[in-house]
Amino acid sequence: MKTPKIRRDQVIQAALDLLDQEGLDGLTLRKLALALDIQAPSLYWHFSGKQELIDAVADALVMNVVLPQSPDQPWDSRLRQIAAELRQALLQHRDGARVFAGTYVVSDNVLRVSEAMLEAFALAGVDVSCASTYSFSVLYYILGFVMEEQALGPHSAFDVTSRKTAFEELAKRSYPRNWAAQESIFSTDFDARFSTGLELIIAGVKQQASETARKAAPLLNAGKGVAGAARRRPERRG
Amino acid sequence: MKTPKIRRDQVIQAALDLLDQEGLDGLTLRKLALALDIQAPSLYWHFSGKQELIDAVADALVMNVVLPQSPDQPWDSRLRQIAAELRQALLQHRDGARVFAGTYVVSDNVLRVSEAMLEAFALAGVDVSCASTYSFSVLYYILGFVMEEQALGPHSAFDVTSRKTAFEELAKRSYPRNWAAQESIFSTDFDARFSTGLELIIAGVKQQASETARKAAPLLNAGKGVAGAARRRPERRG
DNA sequence: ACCTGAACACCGTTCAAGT
DNA sequence: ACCTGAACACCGTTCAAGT
Repeated sequence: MKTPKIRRDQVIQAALDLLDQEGLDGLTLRKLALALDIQAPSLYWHFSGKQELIDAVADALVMNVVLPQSPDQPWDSRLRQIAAELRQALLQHRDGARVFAGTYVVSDNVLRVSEAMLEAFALAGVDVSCASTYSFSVLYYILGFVMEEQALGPHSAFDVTSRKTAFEELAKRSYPRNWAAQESIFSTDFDARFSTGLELIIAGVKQQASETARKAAPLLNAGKGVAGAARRRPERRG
Repeated sequence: MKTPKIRRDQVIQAALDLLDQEGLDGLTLRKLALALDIQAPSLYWHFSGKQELIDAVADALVMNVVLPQSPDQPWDSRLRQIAAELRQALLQHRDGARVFAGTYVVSDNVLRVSEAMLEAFALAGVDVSCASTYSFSVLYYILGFVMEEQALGPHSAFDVTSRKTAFEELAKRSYPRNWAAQESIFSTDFDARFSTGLELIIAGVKQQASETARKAAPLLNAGKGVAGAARRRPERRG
């Protein structure tokens, strides 16, 4: 045929629409084909299978993240912005985090986000090896957080109320600290919670970076009574 | 009938076996029934549906985690142990992390782990509100990490090699920091990587806790020239 | 109380065939 | 080059019926 009925990007857009309407479990090749006014097997011309389609959708989710490369902000400010953008991008579509978490896409969009994170960590003074691990940590945090945020959201797959009562019964009886933390655990102020967890990571980077720097230049500080060294307990590992 | 053919825990055990053999995608009610020598609909007598079955499997995964309550170890040592136990438990069965991440079970086994984490953070001096957020952060990290560890493991669902070459092409051309970090990104020394990320969180807790303590007792430190305060840049938020 | 048989309403995927 | 029609081999779930 001279004029193809659909193009690849049209399929992806339709998939995003369908995702918003039906959720990930409702994102079906048959329904997708129906929305595009074609037959299900036709999709195999554009994608090798459902997984490749999902991968493309996941890639599309982070299409607009970190587009204008951060200016000369400090590294922690950069990281906060990247994290916020990534979270917002995942929140933009129903089950966004679940979609992204299930894929390990290697694409421009994904690597651009990764690159921005690595850059931020480099500015913080952490070496490449740690930086990559830290990037994954941040990514895991965001994905886990938004997955829960969306699981408890308007399209929740399970009965939140019944789960809460189950928690109350168990916690009240046997788990005092869970009981005491109940309010924070079921807090729906996701912005605040997201920030708290992210600041934890940022604080960790700050300390790890300063420790690394101290070890890298021992002659500068040796015997000078470095600030904070006195009240630091001896480390015990393993 | 007087003698039931199967009990609930036998179903769960069979499900774990099937999970190891076939993975999460192969964990099917029909196959499970076949392994138990019953018909698929019979499972609905013991479970309300597949999700409840998966929830029970997820619960079983962490059955033996944090059983002997930690002795008088310092909080960071406790956290390291909990994290290591949790990771090992998830690694014990194929797709363990994926199974657990998909569920939000409220059970004794899950709350016991949560309780141990909250306890560790309390010992570190963080308040309950932060402690719950931190617990989730740690959990997200572990789940994300092990999911990737298992995704790249012996039963990998995708072709790792082809993904690596795709990464190389992209990174070499346009993403220098990813290119430089390639070795660490594809490192299979998961023990070391897991530790690095966990220490990041622990370092964060240490700093956040010390900052909170400082703010909680400002009269003690006011005007005394607190160590490190001089070279700390003014904070800028939001 | 516990299990079966048959059926329903779906899936993803393959493949020869159309245009 | 792009799409269809028909079919295959599965799914989770329901439900009346058996014992």
